[in-house]
Amino acid sequence: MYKPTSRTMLYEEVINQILDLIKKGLWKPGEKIPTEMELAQSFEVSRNSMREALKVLEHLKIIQSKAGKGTYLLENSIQNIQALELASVMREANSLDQLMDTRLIIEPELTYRAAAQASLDELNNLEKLLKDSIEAVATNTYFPSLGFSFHMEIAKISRNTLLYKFLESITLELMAQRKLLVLSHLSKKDLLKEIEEHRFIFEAIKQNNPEEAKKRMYVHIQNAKKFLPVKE
Amino acid sequence: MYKPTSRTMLYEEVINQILDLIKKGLWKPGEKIPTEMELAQSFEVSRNSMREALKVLEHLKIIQSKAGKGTYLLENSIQNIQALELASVMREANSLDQLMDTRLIIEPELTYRAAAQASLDELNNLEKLLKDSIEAVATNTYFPSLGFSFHMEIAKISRNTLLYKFLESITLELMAQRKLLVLSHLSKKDLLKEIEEHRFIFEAIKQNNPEEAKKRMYVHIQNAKKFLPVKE
DNA sequence: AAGTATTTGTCCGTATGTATC
DNA sequence: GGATACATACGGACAAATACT
Repeated sequence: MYKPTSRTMLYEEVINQILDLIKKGLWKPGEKIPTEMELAQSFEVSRNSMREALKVLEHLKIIQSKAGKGTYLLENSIQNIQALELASVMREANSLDQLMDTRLIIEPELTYRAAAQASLDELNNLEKLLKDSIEAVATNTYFPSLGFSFHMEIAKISRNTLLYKFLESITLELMAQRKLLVLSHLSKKDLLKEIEEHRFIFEAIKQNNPEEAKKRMYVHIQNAKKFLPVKE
Repeated sequence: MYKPTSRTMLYEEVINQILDLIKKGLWKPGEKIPTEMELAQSFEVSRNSMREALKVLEHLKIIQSKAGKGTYLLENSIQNIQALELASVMREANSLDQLMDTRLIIEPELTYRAAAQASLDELNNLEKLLKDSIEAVATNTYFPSLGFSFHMEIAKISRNTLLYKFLESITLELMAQRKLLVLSHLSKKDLLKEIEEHRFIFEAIKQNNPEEAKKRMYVHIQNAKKFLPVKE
């Protein structure tokens, strides 16, 4: 027999109940909600515990408290609850499969846009990253984040900050999971092949050829998938 | 002269400082951090304010407190900080332009996958949504979220939960902004045209034609962009 | 204009439960 | 079991900001 990890703490309970109230529409955006004392009484907790819950919701931009006035639901509380749930999905250990499939959908398109609009400065940055990678492999100081930074630089050039941030989250998650993977000890030969593919993509971007750049990125990510553990 | 919007509250200050400590690597994942009392003293705040900050970080899955033991940084605190920043980017009023461009990148691919793997049940659900829309237009009870639900249903069929949630966030943001837009008072003729495009997409999915379904979704979103206010 | 009530911000003290040795 | 360290939770108090009269 084992304990259920410990009973949920009071403030977490309160948070969930309040989120439910908002999602069910009983409390509406912009409205004033009861005072700390009233809430504490109806939830049957102390004012301190109530405040812990309220401060969490305030930090999440769902409510806002003002001294002397009271506490109000923010106008976009619903969207912020949604953003919260997105972060939570992002947190839940995603399957490698789904993470890579998502990259396969996003990155080729970002590469297309990058190739269409890269400035000279941006091209130089990309090229420098390439050179750094080659040098790092030669001196055995290569580490995975170097490869990722090439991908992120392309995403940056695409100038879609939303997808940039989204891809950044995916990348970090992959790097965290990568520790356990074959990927971490690729042979020098495999690394060079990967970098060669990077150069191939870079060339298409440099030549202002979006269609070709997009295709090459697609193939590149497909190839990377081969190094992942097989599904059973 | 004006007030600086009100001085930042203590617990927010503390949160930011702690996040910095983690990002700078002074506190490492898995490590134990000082006790509430010690922290309160070094940040020069009361234990209550300290707890408010800690509870926020705990809810964000960055730290975890255990009675009798102490407070620890979670192993994946870094990724969770990242997920947090994603939520924050999502929250910041995104330009319509970027939101729609992101849909243009994601949705055609999701539609491709939906067409490739939709079950009979899933097809029936989609068809029902279509019929509901047509009826709603006929009886003048159509509202924008009906149109969005068709798109979300397709995303669901794609079975990429990560992109599904991401798209859901985008959709909510768009609906929030839509209130101010021309879109809200489309003519009946325009609405019927939109629904006709939905049917067109649906047919391709039903016929198991991923390439065609993808193309039609792309065109559909492109058309929707025409109703947006022009950039200056 | 002044004073009072309301509400959040902040702090303190204390009792209880839980884990460690 | 007993002692210690720590988080959990409660209640009381006063300050600061705002609203009301």
